[in-house]
Amino acid sequence: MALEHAIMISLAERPGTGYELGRQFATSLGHFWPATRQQIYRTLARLHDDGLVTCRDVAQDGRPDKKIYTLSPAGRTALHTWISDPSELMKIRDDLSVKIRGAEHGDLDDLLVDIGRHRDAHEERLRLYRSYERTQYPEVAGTTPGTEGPEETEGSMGVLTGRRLHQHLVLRLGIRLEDSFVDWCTEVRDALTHDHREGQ
Amino acid sequence: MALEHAIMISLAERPGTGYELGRQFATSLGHFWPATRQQIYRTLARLHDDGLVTCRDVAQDGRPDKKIYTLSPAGRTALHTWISDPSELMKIRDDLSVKIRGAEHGDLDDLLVDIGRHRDAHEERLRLYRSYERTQYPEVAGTTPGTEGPEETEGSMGVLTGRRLHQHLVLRLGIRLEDSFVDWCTEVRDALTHDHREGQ
DNA sequence: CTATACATGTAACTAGTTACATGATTTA
DNA sequence: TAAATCATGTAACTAGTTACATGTATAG
Repeated sequence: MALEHAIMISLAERPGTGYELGRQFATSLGHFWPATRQQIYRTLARLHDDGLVTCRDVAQDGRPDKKIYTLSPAGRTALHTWISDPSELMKIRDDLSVKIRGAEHGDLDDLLVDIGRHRDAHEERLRLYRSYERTQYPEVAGTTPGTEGPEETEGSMGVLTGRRLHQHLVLRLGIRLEDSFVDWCTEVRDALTHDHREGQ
Repeated sequence: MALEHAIMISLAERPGTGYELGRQFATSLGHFWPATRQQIYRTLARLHDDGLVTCRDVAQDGRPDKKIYTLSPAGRTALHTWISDPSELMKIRDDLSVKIRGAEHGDLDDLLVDIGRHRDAHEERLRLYRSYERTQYPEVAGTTPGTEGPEETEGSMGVLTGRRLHQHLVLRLGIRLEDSFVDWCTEVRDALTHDHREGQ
């Protein structure tokens, strides 16, 4: 299970509250492991019970009290072990493909609208990820292997190191997957509209 | 929720038992919406409670009795409605990217082994999907838009229609995503080994 | 004066996973 | 004789979602 480890990674780099983790998740790692605040609070409580994080209560004036969590030595060990252990393959769970598989049992025009919605949303995410790449990793601008051009360009090799390299590599997955999805939506839309016109 | 609808789609095309659905899921739709047999049995029971499927008990000699489920008219309506309604965006949930994000807190050599495992597994899936495409949709052989060559080739347009077109389009997503994932694993491996060598 | 940010939580629910039980038939 | 196929199910558990509750401070 990756949620607890995603939290541990975050806390390993800097202690923080559940609320802060929730905000971070919404932008960075949350794209690859979505989690609500409730899930984070609950998981933090469990990690605390298990002694993998320590917790310090901080009273604030005006604002509600907060709990600052820190990764414990046991947590560091657990994280290390988890990274060495084999992990599960990514599972695809996609409503839209189920729908398309069952297109004959529904309304094609409505389905095409939905496909358009998905395409737009994934295009926007792709734009977002590319903007992250441009602004947060300007030193790799233009050198990343993409869907166009020859396969073996330089990528982030040698330009980035350590944590920033790792963050960038994860972002690269997002870009690749969103790009594929957008292309697929286009393929589906074209094929279905074509089939629709022929079938009149 | 797509599992109940995936089941309904299957039953809309031919009645069957939970066991048969489980077998089908393992090969076709299950790649895009994994489900265990237990989940399928439970969901069938709920669909039956809700009147969306009907059930006929069939005694067999030698083999255990079985329950053949059929989609009811109410089920057909529900399926139609679901296809018209907007659906959720695909959520990525990937252990490996979390691990890579936290690479600095673990052992790089072990991580590289795991990345290799993932790469091999996704490569095998990709080969499987491509073999499905070749054998089950020979009429589109060589015309599908892929990751190489110009974007706008013919694809399955005009060659396939109806259910087979829909099945093929879903397979196309599988091919695109697995292909992206394999490329990404390669990018990650190269970047991390390069960084590793430099950092000695 | 309304909405958002800050900050944590309980409760109820749905979905997904894992383990176990039963028991005949066919295949290696 | 061991394993796989057929066929269904209970039970317990983990993970994820949604709704609600509380209450101040600040920005528009």
